[in-house]
Amino acid sequence: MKKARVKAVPARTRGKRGPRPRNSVTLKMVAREAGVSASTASRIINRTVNVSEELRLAVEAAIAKFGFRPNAAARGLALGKTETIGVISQAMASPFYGEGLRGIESRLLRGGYAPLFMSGNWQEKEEVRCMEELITRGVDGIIMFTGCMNDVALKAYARKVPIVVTGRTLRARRLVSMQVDDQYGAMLAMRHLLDLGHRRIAFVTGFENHPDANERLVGYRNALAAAGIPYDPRLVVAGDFHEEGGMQAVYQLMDSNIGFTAMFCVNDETAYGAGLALFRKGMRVPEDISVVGFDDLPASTYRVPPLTSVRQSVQQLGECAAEAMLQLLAGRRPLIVLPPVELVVRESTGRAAG
Amino acid sequence: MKKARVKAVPARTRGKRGPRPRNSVTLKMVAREAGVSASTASRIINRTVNVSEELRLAVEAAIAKFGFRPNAAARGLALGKTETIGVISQAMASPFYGEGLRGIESRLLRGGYAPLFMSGNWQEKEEVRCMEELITRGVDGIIMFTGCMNDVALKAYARKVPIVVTGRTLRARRLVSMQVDDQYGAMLAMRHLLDLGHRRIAFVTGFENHPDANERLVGYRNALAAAGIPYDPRLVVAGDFHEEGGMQAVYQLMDSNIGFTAMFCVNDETAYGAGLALFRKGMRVPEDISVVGFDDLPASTYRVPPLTSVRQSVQQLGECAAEAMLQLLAGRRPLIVLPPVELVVRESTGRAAG
DNA sequence: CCGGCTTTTGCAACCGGTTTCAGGAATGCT
DNA sequence: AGCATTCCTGAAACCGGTTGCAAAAGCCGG
Repeated sequence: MKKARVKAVPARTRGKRGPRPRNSVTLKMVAREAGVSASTASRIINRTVNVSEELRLAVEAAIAKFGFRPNAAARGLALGKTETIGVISQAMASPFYGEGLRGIESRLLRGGYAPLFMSGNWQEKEEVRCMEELITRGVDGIIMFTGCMNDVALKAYARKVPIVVTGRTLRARRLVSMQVDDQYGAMLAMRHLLDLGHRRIAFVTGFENHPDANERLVGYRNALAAAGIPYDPRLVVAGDFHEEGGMQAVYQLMDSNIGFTAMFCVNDETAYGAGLALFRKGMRVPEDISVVGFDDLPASTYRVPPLTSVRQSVQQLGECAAEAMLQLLAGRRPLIVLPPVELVVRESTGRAAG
Repeated sequence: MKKARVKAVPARTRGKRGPRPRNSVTLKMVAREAGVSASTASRIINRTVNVSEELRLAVEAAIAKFGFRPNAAARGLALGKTETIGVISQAMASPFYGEGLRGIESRLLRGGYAPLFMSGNWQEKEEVRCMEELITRGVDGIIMFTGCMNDVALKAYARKVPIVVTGRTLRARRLVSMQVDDQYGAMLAMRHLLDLGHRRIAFVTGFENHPDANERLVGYRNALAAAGIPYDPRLVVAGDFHEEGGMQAVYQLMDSNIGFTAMFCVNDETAYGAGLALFRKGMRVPEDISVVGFDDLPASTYRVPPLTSVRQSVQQLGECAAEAMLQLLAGRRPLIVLPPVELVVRESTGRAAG
């Protein structure tokens, strides 16, 4: 019969495999060296069942001799998982994300997983591209370290792959969200300024409708209300979460001649820009104007003057996200407590002038 | 015969596959939907041979209908490559590396590859771990964005996988190295300070024996020599490439009462620290002391005052490294020209005081 | 010394693609 | 029309692991 013939003379058993420069050591080679079958070798490596001591030693010796490392692609294919977690953040280069990524990496590695980072650059379309790419690559889960993709789309993806997302609150199966307490942080900052006697406090916000910015704005307003100070919308100006936005905000505030003695910035980078603009305008920090940031980036310690800021350890946030992902993958419902936000008082704030 | 029986009733054709929640669309499903064989579908997807228009359309329709995306692990296994480049850097969180990683990512993605980042944290042992991990994962190449692993070990790895390394000069097969012109950059910085009339210029270096630091020191000495100023070793103090080192260096310089009117720092982060320490000591920048950095990190534009620095676009360096890797993989001997270093004069430098 | 029970081990199927090989259809040439 | 080419397509081998099943081996009491 046809089949029999084919079986008898396998078509390509001896044929050279064209453009495939395989140079690596395979499990079969190890097994042959140790005088066992590939299955046994595999079982020894993964400790799936008991194997006689004798064979175990033989296989281990062979592994050491060849420096064998199992091929991840083959393993992934057979197991249906890759021990890899996709991480989507917005911008690698930013100190904020860098910190978080570092936290994610360290926790993930300890858990035996490797992170695969991709940047969305604040564009929903790019985030979708990243998602697709990561899913294609068969990652076991995806951590979205804040993103602008809408909730519905994100939930849809959660049906294909476990997801941990920071910076928003959202409930779904196989999806964990975690958000720092922005309102409370903003209130801490404001209370500090109010305690120092400031009454005219500006707030430099971020992009329109960015959830973090909005939450912090709510905290700002609540703090004012609690102190019995009326809310003046002219003191709230838009920024872009970066230095440039902070600078423009200061220029705008000064040009419109609205008096203020302190500024609360939506994040540290904005505060850096504000600091420079104030310097250009000849204002001293904190003698003339006090400045408070949010995030407490490592660089803030070394600003001139060192910046007072609301600390949310971004690195810890990253670690928590990774931890949540590990628990999710282990089939547990993650129970994560975020590190509390706290105010770090440095030298950019002082008593209100006059 | 035994074999015949097994063939007739395949052992596990109907058995459920235990812990394998496969949910993805496979090539076979697409092929069946389109009424062709898997081989044909594969050929259409990869454009490996001509296929009749009719079938092509049918397959494309099926792909669209199911939202099929080929499984990367299977592809990697069959092809012997993963379209993934491992990237080893030292610290994700650092602004310097963040910039470079961003450059690498953007170039790699345009070339159809994805980066797999891992951090070595300045420890040779960790770098080795990263290397092994990346090789296990079957990356097609590795970019080492500066590292402390010794040349010999690196060359050895180059025999297993193509490597691009920055921050050192090294020749080997399947290995490309690229290094910015540190000496020249340092000379630019020094010439600027000398032109402003400075004669007592301190140099804050990095870790002992770090090649970048040494090269920049050479530039420093050459510039002094060219200006006919004797080299005073007391003006050279060690740092750590970070803010803390810059601060300590200033304290050390001031405490030892060596007069100086300008400082050249081995990198921007060091300069930031120096700036803060000078501020604490009541010295004004640039009125009392001029400060120059190296790298021109984005944050330097927004320091108070904005920092004069030697620009080496780290992002472009990253892009170049990625470009070199792509060429290496394409089988070409990469010919890469690094962007030139240049001095960016801002407000941290001024004429030498009295 | 033998049957029943518990390991230990190997065979071969399988993961989801790619690619070789060969068969069949279509086309070219004499 | 007849035979050699060329083109298109599908069957099956293969990449390098994991694993269900069953045969083989080891252990036991009777």
